[in-house]
Amino acid sequence: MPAEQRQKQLLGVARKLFLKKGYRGTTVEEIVRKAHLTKGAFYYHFNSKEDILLAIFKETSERFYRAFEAVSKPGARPNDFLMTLLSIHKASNLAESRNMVDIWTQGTRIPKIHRYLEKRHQQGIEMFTDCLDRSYGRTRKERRELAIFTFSFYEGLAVRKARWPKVVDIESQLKLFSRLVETLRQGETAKGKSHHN
Amino acid sequence: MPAEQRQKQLLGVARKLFLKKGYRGTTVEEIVRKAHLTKGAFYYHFNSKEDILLAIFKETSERFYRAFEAVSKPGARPNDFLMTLLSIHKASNLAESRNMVDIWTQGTRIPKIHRYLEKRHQQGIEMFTDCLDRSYGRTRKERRELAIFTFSFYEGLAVRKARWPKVVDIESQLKLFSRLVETLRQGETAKGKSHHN
DNA sequence: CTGTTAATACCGACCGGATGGTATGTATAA
DNA sequence: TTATACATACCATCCGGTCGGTATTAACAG
Repeated sequence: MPAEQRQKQLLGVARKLFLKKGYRGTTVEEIVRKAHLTKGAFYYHFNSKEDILLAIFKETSERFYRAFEAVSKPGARPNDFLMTLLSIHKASNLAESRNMVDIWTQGTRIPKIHRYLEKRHQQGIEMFTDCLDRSYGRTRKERRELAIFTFSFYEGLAVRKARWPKVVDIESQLKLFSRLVETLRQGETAKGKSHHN
Repeated sequence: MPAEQRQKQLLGVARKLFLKKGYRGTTVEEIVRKAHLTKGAFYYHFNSKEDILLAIFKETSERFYRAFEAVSKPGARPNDFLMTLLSIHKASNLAESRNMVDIWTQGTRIPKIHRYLEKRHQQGIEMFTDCLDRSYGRTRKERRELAIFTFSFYEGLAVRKARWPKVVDIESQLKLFSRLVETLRQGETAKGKSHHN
């Protein structure tokens, strides 16, 4: 009944429906029906359908960002970031959703949301780059390239897993990624073996 | 005026519009307007809007598949496949389109299209795996994992490039990918240096 | 304690524009 | 005359958003 609580409830319901049926595939009518309310209530709490989408994006994006901050300690490894991305991905119920990408696309079509996400994305990359252990690349440019590589791979893995769940095995892919990336390390051959685990 | 020609024309127009504005963002009315026709004509040549989407998918998918066949020679390298994927991607005008993923998602929602694409996707992976040079992995399982890795990275790269064009530099990412993957090769250290370029 | 006012939270009928699809008619060519 | 390749008008439905109204509660005045 209090506004804040209702908004959270509606956010939760909308989020579930969007993930299940996509943004356009979900009607405002459905959202309020599932929340045992009516459209009047919805438009009392939100200005538009896009508005609630933005709210959902901010929520999720913030979750990613905070988790990212937690891993961002000096000497971090690409694998740490990738695993963080994947764990948040899973915890946010994005994992089972084939519509995740659809919602993302819808989001980036809306200027306000697009700007917000771009900013967050940039911050993520820079944070990643700055914390990455020096042994993964001599120059900052090299390490930044590796950051983007990791992000790209995460995204591709997520998209592919959502689309063909049976084909992709996340665990194996993670191992392969780790194995490949670890070969980048220089001057760590001596102490390297005792370095991970 | 002849049916076959008209269908190709409509396919071309629809394809452009879908890439520009997304599937749902494009109306049948727009398609026929741009082709200087009317809806009557459209529904004479196609059964539905989904029908023309399926046709477009088959067209594109076939292009990918044939290009893949061309690269699939024994001893192939992951980089060859990745470059092929990216070149077709570009040649099919997917590169500039932020809606590519949207269309894909829309496509996989339609059972008929989903089945078709899944089959093609599987074939691609198996073909890739079978041709991959033995030095990239001892067991077939290992090489298959690498194939999926390559596919995933391609997809992630494409998605990311479409979304944040300024951030992602395809060339650098390709180089990094190549460098990483080449470290997998075993027993090629002696003659390895003269092997690529 | 009572009456008035006002803000909050919500209902439900309705609007209006968009849009996929259809039905009917028609010009042209074989 | 018959099939092809369209045009035109129209339908049915969906859906985001609006708007007038209302129940509830709280604050405050008399």
